[in-house]
Amino acid sequence: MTVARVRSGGRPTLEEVAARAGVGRGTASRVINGSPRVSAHTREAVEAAVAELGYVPNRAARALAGNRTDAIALVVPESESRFFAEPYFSDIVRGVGAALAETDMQLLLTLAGSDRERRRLAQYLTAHRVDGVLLVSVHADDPLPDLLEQLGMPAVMSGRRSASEPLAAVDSDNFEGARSAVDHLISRGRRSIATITGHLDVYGAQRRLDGYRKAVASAGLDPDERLIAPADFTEEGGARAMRDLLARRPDVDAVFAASDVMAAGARQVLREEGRRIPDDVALVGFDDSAVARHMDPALTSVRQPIEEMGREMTRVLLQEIAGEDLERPQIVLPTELIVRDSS
Amino acid sequence: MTVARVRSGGRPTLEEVAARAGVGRGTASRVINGSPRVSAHTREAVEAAVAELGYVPNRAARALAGNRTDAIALVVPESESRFFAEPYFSDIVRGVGAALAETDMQLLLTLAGSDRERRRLAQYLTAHRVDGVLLVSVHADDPLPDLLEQLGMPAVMSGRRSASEPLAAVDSDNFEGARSAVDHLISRGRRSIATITGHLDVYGAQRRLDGYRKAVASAGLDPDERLIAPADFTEEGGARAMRDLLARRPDVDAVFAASDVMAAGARQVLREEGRRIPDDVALVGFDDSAVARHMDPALTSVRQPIEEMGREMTRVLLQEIAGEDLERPQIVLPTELIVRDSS
DNA sequence: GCGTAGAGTGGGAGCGCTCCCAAAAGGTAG
DNA sequence: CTACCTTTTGGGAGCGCTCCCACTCTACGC
Repeated sequence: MTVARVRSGGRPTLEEVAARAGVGRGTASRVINGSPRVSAHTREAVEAAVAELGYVPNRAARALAGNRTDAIALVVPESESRFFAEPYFSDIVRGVGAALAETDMQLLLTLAGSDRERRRLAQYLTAHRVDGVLLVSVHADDPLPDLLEQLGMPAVMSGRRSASEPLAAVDSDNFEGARSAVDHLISRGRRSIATITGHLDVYGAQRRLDGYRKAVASAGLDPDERLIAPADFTEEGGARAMRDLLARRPDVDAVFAASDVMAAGARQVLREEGRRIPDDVALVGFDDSAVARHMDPALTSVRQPIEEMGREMTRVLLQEIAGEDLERPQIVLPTELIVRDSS
Repeated sequence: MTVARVRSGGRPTLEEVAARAGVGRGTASRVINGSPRVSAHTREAVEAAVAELGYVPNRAARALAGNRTDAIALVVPESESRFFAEPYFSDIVRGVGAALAETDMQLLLTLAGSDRERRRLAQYLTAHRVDGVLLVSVHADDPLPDLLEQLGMPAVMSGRRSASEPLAAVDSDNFEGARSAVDHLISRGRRSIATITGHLDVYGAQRRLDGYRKAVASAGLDPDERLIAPADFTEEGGARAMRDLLARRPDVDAVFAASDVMAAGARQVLREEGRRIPDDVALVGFDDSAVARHMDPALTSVRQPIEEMGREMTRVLLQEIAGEDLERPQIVLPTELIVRDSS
């Protein structure tokens, strides 16, 4: 892997490569950057010199001269523990990494939780330290998307804040995911199907509720509002919601929770109340996280294609950076229902 | 053409800041970089100009001129799913981010799983694209640590490969963690305590086994080798090991698994065999992951201070970059036993 | 009063690249 | 063979910063 090279001074420069190939600096640069305006003969000579010297372009010099950085930032709201929970973060990163592997773009990780960090972030972007931005888990009142739009900075977000975004967005199909989960419960013969929702100012949570409603309506079931319990994506919230549901509608025979963690909370309450899962009450979650796989009984859950979302976001961002203007694509990726013992 | 540039758009430069403050470029630079050789009066003038113009230094120019990048790389072996599993990855990142928040260092995320990527990585490092490297989850036969040592690149690893490393390393106290877990089982009156180990060519796994042995010996218990079942950190491996244990020593009344995931596999088998947890067999895991919290019964587990490890690694790396030579500190952070229902 | 040591300051000389213009080389038609 | 295009090529001019040398200006000693 490492060629022992006796060089007088540090890393070779473009100038040295050019000299070795017997061409000018400009020509060498053209070859390195794949310009077509170079004769085949010259190209070969330069490529040989590059190989012999083990030349690697200096990023800083390139960035300074070319006014670009060959780097994108992944902005992570560290305050939001939900995002950091398995499997979201690692899967997104994996997808982004996969999409970036083909290019020589660098991935900058930016934790922007506190105000202080958001201020720093704004500076980063303004100072053009990156060519593009990947925004994940954006809050409804997050100013960042608009700021980026204003600055004309290429950016893609995952998880929309509303139906119409100023930025390109990649999301999973929350509506269909929820609907498929409830359809599944219906096909199992359940009739009194409740749902535990997430914060409804999160667009995805709203869409999951919409999907639930749609499935219930399509099946001609009773659309009782008492079967809808709002919660906040936490385990405690899920437990509380489950208690409310049991109090209001003791005949409930199935629950669709908008996250696995809330389902875990619900399961706890159901068990305390002596309801068997799935015999008395069937339970379905959302996310297909480790929690679902290791719950007892194993939890049926809606899987989101997180890694693919990361890949897709990156793909769109790279296109935007390349200047292929695709006026804010809003991409929606399909979910998959993973059926386990709880339903 | 020597006409002073009148820049209407774009970011302000140092030159412009200097002009505005009525000083030379060199002096302005000194203020920006906190040099003490500037009079208070001048400093104030420059700082005012910086504030008025909203000046942010250009990283590329700084890197090019100063021969440093103000960036460190976090090298992640993406192939190893164990690392990507919760909570390791996100917690490390959180810790690193926290330590970096004080500085204006950037964090570069590098997925180096495949050979192709490792080659690229070597180039990155050789081309001095970063000032330092954070290495996590290093394999026993990983060449990277030695390569970095050779190149004289500041680097810190988490999780050692052996007792003596060429690089600074930060690790959790696997030995004491394991010992405390087994001590706990002993204090609960267990006498036939088995262990399910991870791959023993992983240093941490070996240390956990050592801790187990030490605790067993200290308590004067029977050090039966049949109570030691080697596995591989996977759920299936844990299940297989548990089956072996039950076959060899049906009287086993406690199991210390070297990871929560393996404990989950063991739990499955115990349940199948009709052994109650913790009544018949007490179970303890390692990692304190989501799996542990959501297992039924909730799993007693050894918590590693992952986030703190990330913070500590970064702290050490920054010192190394700053040139404070602390000859390869080997830092070991304490673990904590989280007692739950399974023991 | 003259010298001398700092402290404080200005700006030239790059860092290694891309951009772009002008010159050289090669082709073609008349 | 000449005029005129069309590639192909070389290299100057920066990009915005840090480093460092030389210079100015003070304060102090004798």
